This record gives sequence, structure tokens and C-alpha cells, in this order.
Amino acid sequence: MVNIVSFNINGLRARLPRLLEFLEREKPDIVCLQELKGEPDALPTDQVEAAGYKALWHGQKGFNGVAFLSRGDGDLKLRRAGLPDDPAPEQARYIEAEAHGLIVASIYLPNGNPVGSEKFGYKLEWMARLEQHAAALLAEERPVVLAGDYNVIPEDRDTFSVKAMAHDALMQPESRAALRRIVHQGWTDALRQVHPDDDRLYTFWDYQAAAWPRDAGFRIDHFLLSPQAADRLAGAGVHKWARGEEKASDHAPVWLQLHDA
DNA sequence: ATGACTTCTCTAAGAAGA
Repeated sequence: MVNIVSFNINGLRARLPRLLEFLEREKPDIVCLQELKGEPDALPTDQVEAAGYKALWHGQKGFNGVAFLSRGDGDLKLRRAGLPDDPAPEQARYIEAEAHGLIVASIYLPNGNPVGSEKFGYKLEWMARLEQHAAALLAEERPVVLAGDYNVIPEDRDTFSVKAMAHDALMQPESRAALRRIVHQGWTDALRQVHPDDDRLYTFWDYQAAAWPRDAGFRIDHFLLSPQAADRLAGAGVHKWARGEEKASDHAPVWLQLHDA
């Protein structure tokens, strides 16, 4: 069994104690991190390595930043940092590696707010580039896991309030259509596949307006599996408990289990 | 509501997040 976690930590410096506790408790084989908010040199990677993980980083000062952690001495080989033809390559939003016989990507997709701004256009352009690259990955006919914070609420039932989010970039028809175009290439949304009837399957709760105690969340962190990975799907879920910890990220870690090949 | 909360950083009130 291979255990994979994707976690938008919202600042590695601020979240390091929570991350180290999480690694000790769950001991996942592969961790895909997003929103490091720091350059690799400024980050305490030695403590992560002391916890038993090898790391691969693609970071920048202050914003964005994605990484992998791989447990033990297992292979962890970089395939690429950044998307092909990335419209803003200085933004560290994509890293892809080979680990445990899988191709894995850690994705931090642009937020895109406010709608109608340059940022929204950048989001859609970035998603078009991801669509192209995802098609190339599918063509390899290998087990591939595209993990991360997609900043897209796939369906109305994936948010606590359609009305509250109606004007948000995360659930605009264009954002959803762009995600659907990728999924319809042949990817499996693992969390929805495993929990087809859960209408409170959330991965994010805002810090504001008592969103967490009200369970006013939405689902924006996703695992997309190639057919060769989906055939091995054993389980998937949300580590919701982590959102209730002191000094928690506003995202909960999401997890995926794949049977051995 | 030019807010709320939390992170980062040019450590102030600001930018950005979602």
C-alpha cells in the first residue's frame, strides 16, 4: 500500500510544528505540499529530513511554493519544476516527481480572484496549460497522481453556500469547465469516487466568520488519478481533525491510498 | 462594510489569500 497526502500548509515557517506532528502521527509515504510561502534556502528543511523524509522543493519568496516529502530511503526523482509554457514561470505552483513507482504532481493552482481581473485570466490560462500537460501525462499510460490545491469547487454540493460563493473565482462556470475538461480526459476525482454521497466533503474552512465551528467549508483540494492509478484506488479521505488543531492551516490534509502494483 | 482572520514581509497598515 502507498499512502499519499496532499496538504496546503499556508506557510511552512508558521506551520512546521503542525507538519512535523502530522508526519509523526500519520507517517505517509509521500506528502505533496502547497503554499510554502518561502524560498527553499529559508526553510527549515533539515528538521523535515530529521523526521525521516527526503524533500524536493520549488519555492519563491513570500508566495506560492510547492514540495514533495518522501518517507525513508525510497526513490524521489524530480521530473520537472513548473508547467511547460507556464504563463508566469516565476510563480512556484507546480512540481512533478517520480516516487514509489508513481508519477506524482504537487499543484497550487491560481486563486483567480477577483473575477474579471488579470488574475482570473491567469487562472484560466494556467488551467489550459495544465490541461495540455495532463493529456501528455495520460499518454504515458502509467499510474499518475495529480494532487494539490486546485482552487476550484467542482459542484454546488462542494460548498457550504452557493450564494456566499457565487461571485468567487473558485466556482465560476469557466473555472469549473476548465477542471471538467481535464477530468474528462480520463482522470478520476478520487475523493468524490470514494465518497459519492457525502455532501459535506470539505477540505478548506476560512479563518474568518467562524467558518470552522460552523463547518462552513468547501472542497478545493483534489486527487486526480490516471486510469492506471485509479485501478489501484484503495481509499481516500480528509484528515479533518487537523483543521481543529491550534495554529492550523485553513486547509485540512487530504489522503489517498493506492494498492501496490 | 475600505471589516472579519492569518500569513508573509519593506514590521505599517498592506498585500494576498479564498
